[in-house]
Amino acid sequence: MFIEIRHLRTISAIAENNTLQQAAQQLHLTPSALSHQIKTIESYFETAIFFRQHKPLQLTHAGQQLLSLAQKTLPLVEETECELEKISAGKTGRLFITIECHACFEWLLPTLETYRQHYPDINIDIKLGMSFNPLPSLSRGEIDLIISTDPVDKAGIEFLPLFPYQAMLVLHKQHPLKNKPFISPTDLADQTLITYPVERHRLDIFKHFLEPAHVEPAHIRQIELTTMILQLIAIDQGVAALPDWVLDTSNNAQSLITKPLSSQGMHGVLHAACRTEDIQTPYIKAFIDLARQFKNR
Amino acid sequence: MFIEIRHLRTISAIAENNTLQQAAQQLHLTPSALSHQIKTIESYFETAIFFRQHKPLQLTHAGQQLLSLAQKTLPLVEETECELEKISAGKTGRLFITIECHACFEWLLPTLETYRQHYPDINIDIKLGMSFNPLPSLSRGEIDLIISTDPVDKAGIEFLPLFPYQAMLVLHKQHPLKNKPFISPTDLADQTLITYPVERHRLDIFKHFLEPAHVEPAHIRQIELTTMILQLIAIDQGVAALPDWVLDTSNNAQSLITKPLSSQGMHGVLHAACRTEDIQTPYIKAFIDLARQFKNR
DNA sequence: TATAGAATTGAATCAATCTCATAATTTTCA
DNA sequence: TGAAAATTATGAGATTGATTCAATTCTATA
Repeated sequence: MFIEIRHLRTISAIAENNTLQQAAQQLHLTPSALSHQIKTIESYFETAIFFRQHKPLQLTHAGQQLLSLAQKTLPLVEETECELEKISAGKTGRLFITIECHACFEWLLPTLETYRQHYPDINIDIKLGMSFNPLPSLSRGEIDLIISTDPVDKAGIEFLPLFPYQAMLVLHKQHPLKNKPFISPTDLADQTLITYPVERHRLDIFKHFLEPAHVEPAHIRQIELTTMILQLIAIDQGVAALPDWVLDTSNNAQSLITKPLSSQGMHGVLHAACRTEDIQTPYIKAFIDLARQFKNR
Repeated sequence: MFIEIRHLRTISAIAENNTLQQAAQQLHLTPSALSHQIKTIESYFETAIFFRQHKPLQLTHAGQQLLSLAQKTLPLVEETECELEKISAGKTGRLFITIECHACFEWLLPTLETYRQHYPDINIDIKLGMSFNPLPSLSRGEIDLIISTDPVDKAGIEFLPLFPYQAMLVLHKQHPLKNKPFISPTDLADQTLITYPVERHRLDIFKHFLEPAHVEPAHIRQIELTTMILQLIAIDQGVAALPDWVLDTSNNAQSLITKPLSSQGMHGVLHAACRTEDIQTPYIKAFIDLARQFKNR
């Protein structure tokens, strides 16, 4: 490979302007520089690029090949450079988000809808991250953001708090437990518990509530969709532990009530994890800011 | 424009090899050189191209844009460079020929047929050059060869003799002039003369034969195609002055005879004109050599 | 945590590209 | 056709830019 973009620009400019002088002006170079450039290519390939002894500099067949290459290549290069500048300015980019809990869809989707209006050129994708450890993917650049409930200390990764939440037991408004001020583990021993279809140790209700008390619910139903879970509760087919934000966006709210889990309640803070270098990236920052506003809309 | 082909090669090599070391080896450079290159781009566009903190170097979104550009561009560049090398080696090229007389088709087409077998990658085109002066076009590089009967002295242009020819009057074998040893201008005063449809001063029969003697033929018919002219003569509808090679390739030869024009005959030498720098170009040379063999096949 | 492998950095070297001045063309106009 | 003007080519020097080397920092693996 000998030809460089620079050469193509030169050939293109000469072909456009017909004289070295004007071409040089366009490229902010001296005619001499262009002459040298052409000569370099010509002596490298041992073939003429221009017919010299004539006023309007004419391309030889070889020159036309180069011009044709320039015409195909230069626009692509220009396009890419524009794209890079956009990326650099934070106007465009990629936002691949991994969420670690199904319930996050409930606030994430409406948030992204707003986000898209402000950043239409960002390439957004959402992955569910239950079955793999998303942190290495984040470092490797395969994804750009993880929505997570437990911050981890890892070099190059930043966990930014989004908003606090409380895990609540959702039940039908006529449910026998309706008058309890809060739910104890034993209250669930004779209940049907509806959960997302993931491993137990990934569910806080088991890990931090039932298992410490050695309580097992009477039945477990696994349901993928949050709305479906709420529908089932609305017809009193079971109870479920869900973050409080889910109820904020639900249509079934009128037939449902929520109760804190334990006397103190199960509290947490939702975090977004991103690469340290991305904290300042405008479109990442903007997403995080928007997410933080979710609770106080 | 900042990006150069060199950069694209580097990015492409790194993406292929996953480590700077191997990429550097492939490019016959040191890892340091590549690192510097990447850094230069990154600081120019103020955006990262690779995620560093990880073993297999991963492209950022910006890096992927550049890789995509490389994948589109590099093959094109490579292709063009191959093409240039071919042009330089004389394996491929352009041979745009302008002929100044219709009759030249009769030897040119069979010659080109042979030529094409030896030089299949040469882009051949034939133009008729009656209506314009082809010499400036030759200098300008619009055409590459002129077939001409009268050499001109012009800087940068070379006239190479191909073969001698004689202009003959072609007539039906039972024609009243059949027994004359040669034709005089006055012999044509009561004849129908068939010519190509071009201006009189471009026809030797007028310029060098009839006009000096102030003779005008009884009728003139203008016919474009040589075979058509011969057909007409074969049914005794007129006579025509044609170069001797035409009869060599004609099917109507058995019913036609030819007579010299004037006692000495009208002799000429067919020439090929090309740019001085092209004389040594293999595929041009080869064409001229082949043309020279036409008469002694 | 130590170590090996890999990437980065800065300084020095080397190579290239450009500019300037001048020469050689070519074009234009008388 | 010849002379002046404009354009292009050339060569040397200067400048810029790219590469290497050596040292350092970093990452990954045992």
